[in-house]
Amino acid sequence: MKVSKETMAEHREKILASAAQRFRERGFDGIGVAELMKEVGLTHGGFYGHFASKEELVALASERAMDDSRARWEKIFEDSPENPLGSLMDYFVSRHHCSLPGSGCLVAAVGSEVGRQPESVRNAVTAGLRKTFDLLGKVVSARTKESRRKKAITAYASMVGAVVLARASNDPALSQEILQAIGGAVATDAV
Amino acid sequence: MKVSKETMAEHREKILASAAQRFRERGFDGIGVAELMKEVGLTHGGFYGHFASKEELVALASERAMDDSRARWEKIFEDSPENPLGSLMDYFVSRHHCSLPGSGCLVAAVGSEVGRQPESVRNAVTAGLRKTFDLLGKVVSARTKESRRKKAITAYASMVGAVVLARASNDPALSQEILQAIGGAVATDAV
DNA sequence: ATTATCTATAGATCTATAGATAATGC
DNA sequence: ATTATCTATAGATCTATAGATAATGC
Repeated sequence: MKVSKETMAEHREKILASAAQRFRERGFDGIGVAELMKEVGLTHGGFYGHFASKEELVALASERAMDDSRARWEKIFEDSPENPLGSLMDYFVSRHHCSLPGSGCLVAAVGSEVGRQPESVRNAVTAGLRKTFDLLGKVVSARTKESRRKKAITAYASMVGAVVLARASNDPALSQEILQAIGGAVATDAV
Repeated sequence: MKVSKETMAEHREKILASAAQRFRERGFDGIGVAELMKEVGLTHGGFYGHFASKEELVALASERAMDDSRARWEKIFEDSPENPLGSLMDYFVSRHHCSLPGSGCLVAAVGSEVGRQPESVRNAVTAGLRKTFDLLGKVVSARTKESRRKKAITAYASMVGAVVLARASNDPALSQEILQAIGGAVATDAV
């Protein structure tokens, strides 16, 4: 039943990737260790050879999800250097993003649960927020460094709020109206 | 063990009020029927004489929480007719609100869980969102009805996003920076 | 020999129900 | 007589651990 070091590393990666997706889809308590391990073809007892606890997995999967999101943002910025923030908004504040929480922004997906998580999880998310603000601060347009940072934080908060509201609504027309309102606000530089 | 109709109605109100608070503090799955009933001095078996299921309680408690919040907003608007949106922002995007989720905005507290709830809960929250946008649309300043509605939605999304991010961060300085960024943005009419 | 995984289980939750109890309200 | 509440329990989760198994890697 033992596998090679290489295979074990692959197992660990699969658990992390599956967790990062499922936690965003269902919340941190929405999937258990047993079901996660079953998804990657292992039994739940083996989980504790990879991670000390579910809490550790939640922290590492949150970090992973936020790292992946930022990597995607950087590609969007590279692909449209003439309007990076607008292109990010188009991608972020969209029906497509709203319909696929498992591969989208962790904060939009489980943001309101984070404050109730253990410190290890909040540490990971707080570090991710910092990196997100730093990255966004490089692409927003404003005169001073301070105003760029303020604009980066405001833009991210608006985007996250818009996706949270659009996903909470079960009326597609209202959800669409919310997304378009925030999308329009950034187009006129009013965020 | 039976109580009067009046007392039973009081019990129902206490369960609802306690649920509306605890769900916002701990999430919809953060408190169970047994603990809720214990808090109001009853045993958990009696719960099902008041509500058909926990799902029904979640829907009714969500509606109650949003109704209470809007009532509070209306008082804020009445108290400062010269700058209603600014006064709401001062109240909403604050450390005080962030530290008391149990009596604050339901959407900021459990927003990212709503999309994963049963339709009855999403119906209640969607109706609450509509009423919130209608109320906010009356106090924001803009030329056309359409622009007022857009501004109402954008302002609410920004406020919710700011509180979600500030609560997710476990660094008080970063949380404060987030709140001030959104507060400053509305002061300059940039939200 | 070491160890990654599996099987089985402990102990703590959770929602919901059945039947008993005792106070209200006709 | 009706019924709001209580007691007890069913059945399904959940995290975590102990000990067995079998393949890796010295």
